[in-house]
Amino acid sequence: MEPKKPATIHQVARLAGVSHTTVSRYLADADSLKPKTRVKVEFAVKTLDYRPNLVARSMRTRRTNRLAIVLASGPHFPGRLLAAASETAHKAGYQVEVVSVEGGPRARSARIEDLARSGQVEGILAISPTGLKSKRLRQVPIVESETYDDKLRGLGELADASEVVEIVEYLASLGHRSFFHVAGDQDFASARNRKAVYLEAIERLGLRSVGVYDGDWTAQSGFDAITSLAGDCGVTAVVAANDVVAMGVVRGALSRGWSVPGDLSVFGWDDEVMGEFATPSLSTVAVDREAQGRDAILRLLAEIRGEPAPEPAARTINRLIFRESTAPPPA
Amino acid sequence: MEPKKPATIHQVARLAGVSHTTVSRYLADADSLKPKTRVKVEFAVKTLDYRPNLVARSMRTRRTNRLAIVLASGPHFPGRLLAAASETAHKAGYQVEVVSVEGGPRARSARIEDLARSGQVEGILAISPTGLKSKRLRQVPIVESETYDDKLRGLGELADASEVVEIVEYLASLGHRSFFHVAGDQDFASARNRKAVYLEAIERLGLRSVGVYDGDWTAQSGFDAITSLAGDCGVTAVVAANDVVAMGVVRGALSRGWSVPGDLSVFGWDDEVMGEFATPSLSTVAVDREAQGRDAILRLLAEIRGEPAPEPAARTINRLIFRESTAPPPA
DNA sequence: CAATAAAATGTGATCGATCCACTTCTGATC
DNA sequence: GATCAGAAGTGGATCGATCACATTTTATTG
Repeated sequence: MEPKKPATIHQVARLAGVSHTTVSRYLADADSLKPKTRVKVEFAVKTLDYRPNLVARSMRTRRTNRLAIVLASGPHFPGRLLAAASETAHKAGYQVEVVSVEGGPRARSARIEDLARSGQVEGILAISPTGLKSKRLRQVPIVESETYDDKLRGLGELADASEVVEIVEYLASLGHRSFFHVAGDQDFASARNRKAVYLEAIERLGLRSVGVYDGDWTAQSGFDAITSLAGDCGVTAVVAANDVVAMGVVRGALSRGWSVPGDLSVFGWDDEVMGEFATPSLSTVAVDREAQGRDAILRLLAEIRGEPAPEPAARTINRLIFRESTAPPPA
Repeated sequence: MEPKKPATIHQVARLAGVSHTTVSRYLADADSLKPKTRVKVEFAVKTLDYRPNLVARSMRTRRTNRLAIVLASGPHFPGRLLAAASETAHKAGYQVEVVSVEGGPRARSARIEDLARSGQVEGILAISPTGLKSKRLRQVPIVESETYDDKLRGLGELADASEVVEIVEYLASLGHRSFFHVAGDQDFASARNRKAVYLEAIERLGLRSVGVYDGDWTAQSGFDAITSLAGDCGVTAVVAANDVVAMGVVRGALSRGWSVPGDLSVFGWDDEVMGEFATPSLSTVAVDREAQGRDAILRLLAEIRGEPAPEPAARTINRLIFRESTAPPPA
């Protein structure tokens, strides 16, 4: 085992019998070299196991090749999205710094601002509300994964909640007339949108909403929501903010003696594995988190390069999945 | 909006009327300055909103202040652990690069090796099996979160599975005699350990195991495991690798007409929220993932500094939680 | 108050790459 | 063989910090 220091560009140049500039050129664009020189340099690079010192490079070029992904610590950790985002970034030659931020919106936007100022990252992807108005701070572009997609598609703010309409329509087609919505944390655009679309759909279809419960994405909030309802409110269908909440709703319903889906239908969101195997299995919306992560990063990279926003490669299709937790209302 | 370039140490020095070295000293240890100079420098730093260029610093000091956390893409994303780890690292002045690796053990260890050689990170935390023998590569310490804890405590390899004994004992105390284990992916030490401890406990307590199913941490594997059993095998208690698997086991049992816990008791692991609200709610093992993440990083930092391994601050206590999915066996 | 040690500050080299402005070499073309 | 373009070399500046060492200022002491 040899602790020997990594080779520098000069050592490579010496071994190859060329100047360090040529090696630098080789690094930038190997094809610009004469074949004979290229072979020499290649050989030297291999022999010395040379790897350019990225720190030195960054110093000179003022490019760090690093992105930051900011996420809020909270009940749902966006693992799939994060993994896909990080992989996409790596493929594009970027490294990914993950920053998990505790605390409220204030702390979050302060941390993001700090990150932008640090000069350490070329772009920031926020998987959580940022509380920032501008999408660029000190030259550093910021993409908020939650909201960009809709604006991009030109579908307006509410696009990502459009499935709520399908859910309500589906439930109505089963015969449901009295609905209830357990919303997610209203700091999140997605939660606000779903709530708005829910109300709008109910209104438009001439249905009845017994109310909206402002939850926080937790199962407990789902449980509390359903158990707080009056016994005679007549609700037969619940649109939950996500599967975890839906699970709480189901449990709460059972605890008051309501069967699911016999007395109450429950619709979730996210297609979580445990929801699929739960009893009753949850009707839900399958979301392509990987595509979201990929697209968010691609969008950020475009932003960095000053290119126009790319069309999402795989247009995210949120598919409704119908399972045991939804059925016609009781007669 | 001014795109103006960030201030350098020289500009600060000039404004403060001192040399750049003095400013550098101020950065390193403000107290080593004469109060009067310190005030001058302080003022200049504030006025120019100066932030040291970390790239330049790294270049000179040859320290990057960066750690890498490697995780395998797979069915369970270690979100809580990752968040806690990343936060702990930040508090210690380190930045965290998250690398999510696709592919098998081979690809994984290759990627880790690459990372170590890159000189970009000072240490690596692997939240997944590495397939590496040495715990140090090219001077870069590597901590495998999965296994270090046990060795550290001097409790042997199997410590993290010790709760399996408690589970089996508890189930036995309820009257169970015929057990079944659905194991996790055997690439993981934790899965191997739980399996080994399960077998050992069954043996020692004079109980009967109708078999072990080598699963892969997924709900489907739990479902398959239980539905693949012979109808007359007589099993009454299942120890599942984790809650997701347990969920699959429960569902599979119901699908064959076995009630849980009436005919079959099922024990999970991880205390996932959805398991708490499922019907039946899952008996499980509450694991302090945050503490694991923290401890792993602290251990890595000690390794980097060449200090002895720290005693885990909050000794991880894995607490058994008894819920509806376990009960005495049928009479 | 001069001598001297200690503390504070300044000077210039250094890390390893890229970039720049030239000059020199090579080989194809007319 | 003169011309010319592209490839390669030369030598050094540059990025913005830290650090080893030299020098100045301050405090201490007889």
